[in-house]
Amino acid sequence: MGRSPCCEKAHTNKGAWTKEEDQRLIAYIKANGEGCWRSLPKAAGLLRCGKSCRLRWINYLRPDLKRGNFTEEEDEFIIKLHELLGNKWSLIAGRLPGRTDNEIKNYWNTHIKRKLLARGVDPQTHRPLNAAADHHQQQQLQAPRRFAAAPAGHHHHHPDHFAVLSNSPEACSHSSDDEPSSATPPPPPRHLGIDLNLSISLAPYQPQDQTSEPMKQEEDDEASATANGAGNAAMTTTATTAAVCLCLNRLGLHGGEPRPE
DNA sequence: AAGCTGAACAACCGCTCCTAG
DNA sequence: CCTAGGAGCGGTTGTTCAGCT
Repeated sequence: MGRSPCCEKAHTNKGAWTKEEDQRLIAYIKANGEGCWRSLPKAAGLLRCGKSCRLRWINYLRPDLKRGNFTEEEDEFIIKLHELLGNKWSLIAGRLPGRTDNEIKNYWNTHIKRKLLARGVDPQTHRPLNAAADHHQQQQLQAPRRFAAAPAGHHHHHPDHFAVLSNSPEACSHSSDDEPSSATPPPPPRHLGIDLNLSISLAPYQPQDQTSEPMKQEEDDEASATANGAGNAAMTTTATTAAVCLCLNRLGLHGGEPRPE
């Protein structure tokens, strides 16, 4: 549906933020809280789009941000989470206290992808490169372009779809043959249908009923869970997830700690 | 020393989801 | 129930910086 632009572009600044703008934004949020982003710029005396303010705050100005290099543990944790969740950067970020989705996304694209490739692992499927390549070819043959043509907004936000992605780690690693949940370069349009089927058939993989909705549940409360690692319980479904849980526990400790750097 | 290239990161854009009216 | 507005997400682009030739 048509909609009005989020801001009056003609009257908004773009590009890098100045210190003064940062100060204004920080001061305003400290005084008034995050509230309504759309009206915030005006209220704060900023010539910025609300979206831009939100992004700036969340990715850069928030006081609880960690910043600095990622630790080896975080690397591995991100890889695991990506295997489970795909390009759900916000969900991944939700499990890494002090990290933002944008930061993780960038880090993934610049470091981890390469790291995995060096290991001979396909960053998209988390499978050995050869296997991934084979599967890719098969996919190309079986499902040529139709998924690529999927609506740009395939956005895995869809609950059902998400449940599939997040619930069964295996669903990811298996169905991953048709490409996991990831979706960076080749449009994630991932073969939804195929994915669904596979994940369903893999259901047995989830040992306990709790697992039927593990991540999904997290999805809801993860935001709060992240900070304290509460999301752990929900993730203890498989060996893989168990490993993740351990990581999370450890990472949780980093939360308030100054990073070594 | 200068130019080039690639990596890293900040920010923007377009889309979907959620929800209030 | 429908519509519109706001928020959030993921992909992409633009800019800066460091290393190399």
